[in-house]
Amino acid sequence: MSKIVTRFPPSPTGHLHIGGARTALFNWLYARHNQGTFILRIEDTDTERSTREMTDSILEAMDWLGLDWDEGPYFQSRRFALYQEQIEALLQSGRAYYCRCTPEEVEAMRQEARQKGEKPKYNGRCRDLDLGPGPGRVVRLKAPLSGQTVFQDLIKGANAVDNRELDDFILRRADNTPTYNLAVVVDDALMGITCILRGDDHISNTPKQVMLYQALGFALPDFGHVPMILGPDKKRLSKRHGAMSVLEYREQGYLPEALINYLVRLGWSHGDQELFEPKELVDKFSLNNLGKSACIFNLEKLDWVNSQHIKNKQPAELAGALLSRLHKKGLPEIDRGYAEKIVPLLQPRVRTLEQLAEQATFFALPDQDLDYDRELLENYFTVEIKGYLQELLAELKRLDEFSQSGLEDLVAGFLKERGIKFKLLAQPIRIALTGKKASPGLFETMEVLGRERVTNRLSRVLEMLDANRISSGKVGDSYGI
RNA sequence: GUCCCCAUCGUCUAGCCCGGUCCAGGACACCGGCCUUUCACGCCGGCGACGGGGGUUCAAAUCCCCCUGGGGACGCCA
Repeated sequence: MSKIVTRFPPSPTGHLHIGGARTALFNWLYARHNQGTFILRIEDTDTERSTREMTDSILEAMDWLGLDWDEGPYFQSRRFALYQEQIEALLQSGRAYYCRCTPEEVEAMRQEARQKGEKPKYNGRCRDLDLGPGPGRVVRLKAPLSGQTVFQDLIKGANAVDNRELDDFILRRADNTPTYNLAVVVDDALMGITCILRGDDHISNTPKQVMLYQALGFALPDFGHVPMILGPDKKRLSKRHGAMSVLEYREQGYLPEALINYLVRLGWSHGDQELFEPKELVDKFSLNNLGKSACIFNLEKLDWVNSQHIKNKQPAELAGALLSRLHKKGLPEIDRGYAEKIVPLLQPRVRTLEQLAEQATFFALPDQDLDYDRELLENYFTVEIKGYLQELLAELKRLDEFSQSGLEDLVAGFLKERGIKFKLLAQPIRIALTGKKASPGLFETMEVLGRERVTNRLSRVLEMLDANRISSGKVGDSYGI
């Protein structure tokens, strides 16, 4: 088998979105799995809408996803000479011709066809006029008028279109720039692309491209049209459906491997397996397991996949992300070692890195900045509990080994001596230490916080309660900052 | 409108190619329960689908046809 060459050809008219990322992923996987070559090509023939900014954004997204390319990025805008050459060749051989019809005239033809119940198309008025170049003139392909154009689709199987359905489409615009269909075919052929995997919204212009391959005398590559990703309303994925750009997912705290995992499972499967690491995908990927039907993007499932990948990470791998997100939230710096101890407590509890940062906030906040909700204090701290906490505080200060097991032992003894249940004290302690009703396990939280924070927070709450006489039913105006 | 593509739980899917092992399996979500110091995680259980109609066959989710439904394309965008 000859070497497989795939490509991903985004147009820099927008960010890399979910659908594009999946297409890129399939091409990348197919190339990697077969030890082939993966090429990145920027399709910027639409000089009006293409921007440098979007190119950079796309490259950044590819990079973040880990979809590395072997060649490129090539820019079509720098390859115009190549396209002109091929167009000239087509003109020479009589397979293309100049057309002087205006856009308005063509539009009228389309209207007419539509009214006759036919497919809207150019009617070939200039086809046999043998026109030469001139201002405002475009170049059209002299497409076959009868017969069928057929191709074998790697995913959907045989595909045939009656040539009467197609028209003499434009190869070169009036401003002399090549159109998409011409440029892709020339590039794919010249770059030696052996397999084109793309969204199935392209399936209906594949016959046009096949005609071009034939007119140009190039060998046909394999085509594979992957089903589209739809929004929850079954419409084409768009901004209405929330985040579109891959970079927005990064922003929201998704791991690149999780996004990849989720995306690949949209249309592809490997038995009942749900979770994959990128390396594993390269190994297991095959076109045979690709589905044919469109699928709907489901954020809940992505969240779950992300949570699973978060759980499987080494804490050290997540610490950096935690640090930078905390920093972005304007929280004071904490050291890396501390962050690495916080992470494992939160790993099973978060679905995104953003949630990781949110839930880590109480760890990072200086003791005196921890805010307490007035109602929590009112509801959870009775005089009795306050008393116990005073006593516990004293013991905590004296504890030799301030570790999870040391703490557990200490508290167990404390409870036993007084004949009370842990349930009585757990929530009050939790609230005092974290300011919240939900947190990781108390003993592990205490160990990570360390003696100083634990005792500070406890005494601060006790003082606040005293100052405001909350436990006796009288309350002050504010607690904490 | 015309052409093309597609069709298993709400969603992602296994099974379909090579008909019987499928009164259809897994996952997300949802609902119960267990675990438990809270919240999660985890574990156990539940709900839930072969779009409809015709064939072919002893037998169809699996093969064929029609219908319906959904999507896409019909650009001097890509």
